[in-house]
Amino acid sequence: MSADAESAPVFAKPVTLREVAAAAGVSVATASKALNGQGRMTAETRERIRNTARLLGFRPNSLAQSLLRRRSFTVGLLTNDTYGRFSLPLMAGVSDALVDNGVSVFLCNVEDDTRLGQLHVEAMLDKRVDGIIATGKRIDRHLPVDLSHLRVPVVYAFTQPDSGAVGLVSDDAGGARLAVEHFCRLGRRRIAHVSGPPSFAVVHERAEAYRAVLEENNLAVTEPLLGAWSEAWGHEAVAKLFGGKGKRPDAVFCGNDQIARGVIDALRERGIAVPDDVGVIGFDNWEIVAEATRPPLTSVDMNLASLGREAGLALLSLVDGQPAAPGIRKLPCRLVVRQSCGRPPGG
Amino acid sequence: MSADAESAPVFAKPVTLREVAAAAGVSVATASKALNGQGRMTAETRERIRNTARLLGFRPNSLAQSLLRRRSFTVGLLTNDTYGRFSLPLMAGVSDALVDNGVSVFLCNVEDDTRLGQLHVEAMLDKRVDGIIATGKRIDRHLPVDLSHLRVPVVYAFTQPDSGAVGLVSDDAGGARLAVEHFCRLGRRRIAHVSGPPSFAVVHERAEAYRAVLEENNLAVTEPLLGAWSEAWGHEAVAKLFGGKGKRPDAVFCGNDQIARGVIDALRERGIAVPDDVGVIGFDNWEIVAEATRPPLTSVDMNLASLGREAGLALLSLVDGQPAAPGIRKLPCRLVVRQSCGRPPGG
DNA sequence: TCTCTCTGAGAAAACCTTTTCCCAAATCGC
DNA sequence: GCGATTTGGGAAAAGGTTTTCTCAGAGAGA
Repeated sequence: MSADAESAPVFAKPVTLREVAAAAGVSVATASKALNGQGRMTAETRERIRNTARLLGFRPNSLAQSLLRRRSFTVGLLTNDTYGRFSLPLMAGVSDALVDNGVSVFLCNVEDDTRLGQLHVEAMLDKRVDGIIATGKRIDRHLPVDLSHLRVPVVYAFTQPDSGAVGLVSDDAGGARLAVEHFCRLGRRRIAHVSGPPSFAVVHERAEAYRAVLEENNLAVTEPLLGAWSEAWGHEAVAKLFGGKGKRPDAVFCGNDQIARGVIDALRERGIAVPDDVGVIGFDNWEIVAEATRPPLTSVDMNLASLGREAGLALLSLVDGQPAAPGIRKLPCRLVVRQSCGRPPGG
Repeated sequence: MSADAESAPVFAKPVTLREVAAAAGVSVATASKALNGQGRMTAETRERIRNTARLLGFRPNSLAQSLLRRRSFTVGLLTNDTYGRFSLPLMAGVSDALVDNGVSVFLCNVEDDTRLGQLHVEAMLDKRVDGIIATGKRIDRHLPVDLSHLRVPVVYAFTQPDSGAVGLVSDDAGGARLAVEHFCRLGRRRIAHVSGPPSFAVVHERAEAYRAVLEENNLAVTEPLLGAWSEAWGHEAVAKLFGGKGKRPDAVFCGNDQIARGVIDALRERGIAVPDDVGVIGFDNWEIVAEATRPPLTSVDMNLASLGREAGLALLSLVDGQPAAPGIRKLPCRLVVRQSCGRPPGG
């Protein structure tokens, strides 16, 4: 009786090079060389071996290859961004850059737990990852685990790098400039800035750029309103900006899309039209929020997928032994224009 | 001159068992047995070897172990949920269940691209993953790649399983019951249902449960309103439900949190109080939306982390050769009560 | 003293592939 | 016809670990 169709599935053993060699009537050495285009043999022999391999469905065992080459074609992505709001687009970029090189990615969420972080890092090292990409949910914080003296190269993307390491982050100041300059071009004159908590470095970076652009355009600078990264704070900020008797803003540049969403909702409740009376621009370009906002939200995109791609490539060249310039490299943002900022005066 | 501090970092070669053995003055066989608690030797010898290993910072090469054991302590997580809304919580559960067994997870996003899917699957198989967990963004669709005849076990979580496979999904009907029954207990009598597109199986499953609960409670059943998974549709649905002259609902059970958010915003614009006039419950418990809603949204949580944990454990036992019952297993949802549904009459 | 049984530890095979070195036969130059 | 080179292909080591055998010596029983 052969295997019963009802029984637990039995998983076929993979075919090895030895079997291919035997089937083709050659040695494993010759078989290996035939498949890798190495060594010397008649075209006929090579072709015969290749056909046999194809017929048998031979696929080389990566484990054996890795053991020999001291290279596993595997990297680890370490993150503490549980919701994946930043790390997932980044991961997509990393994966995109690496998959064509046959490199797979271990994703490890370490929360903010040092023990968990160490556990994951050791597991990755034991599995002989070629390198590690560290990422997080904010640029100005370290992961809860020290990666500075590992046996493998590390690239930091969207998180604080250890000294002397390679770091890739978004150019937040540049992103803020994009937004504020866009308002200026649209003819807005009283541009306010509502952002997140002052404990975030990017808050100050963006605020600085905001001030700079206003001064360059000879516009009045109002003090940025710092609060939380939430819709609720957006509401609150509108109360402060539009509740008094002073001159009201005709544009609000927000520190993230949730604040922007709150701002827009609050403006609507006050009967203030967006974008006709007041233009609004957000940050992060979190599509699910930006597109659900009424009107759809113009927002600064940090190009996280590109950031991930660059991180992947940087790690790859580090793995290949090419020294990369240490230090932080900033990658440009882009402005995604939707309908919340208004059109040019003549448009 | 030794290595310059300024030069590119040179990465230390890991120490091997052979080196430990040499340092301890024993053979590799003895060293291996000492570290694994196998074989027979004096306690003194064992302790000496262990100390040497600790001193040298020896960690066994997983690649070599995997090659020998035919077990890589690695699994692949395949998904087409780019934004990770469903797959990330699931991944967290999977990882949580596996990390303590020393198993790492390859995350592969295949989008809806068959070629990419095959690429990832082949890479995983070449790397000798012990098994694969397939997940997606909806329960009633297959991933763009066929996993039914692989050499490794596959568990399907939150995606359509191939026939004869092990599948884990949320109990959507049960989740819907939780919501509607909660409304009934609160004394709501005219409960409407606004959900997503009819092309989704879960839409019908939940609608069926909704109808059943109403009938069990002798309440009038109004036809569910099916549309899109968006806030905009929530707005629109409110116009239909509250625009006419008929009896108006005193509760709305929504197919997801975005619809619920749209419903609540639209109700506010009409001056209808939530939860006093109308209670609202959402689905998915997407915290970032549910908590930003005013008032915070009561929602059905699909317990995706538990689902992931179960999937991880199921895969592990399959890998260990224990036959798991094929077919779809449904895991219960839970209701997360916030403030949008109101309190019990006496509360 | 002789055999028998433990005890402690090492040799070697196995996992699978790649690569270096080597060898026999064939070809070439003269 | 003889040495030198090329050609086609194989043997073996390497990568790091685990496990099964094997074996020398020590102690025990007779």
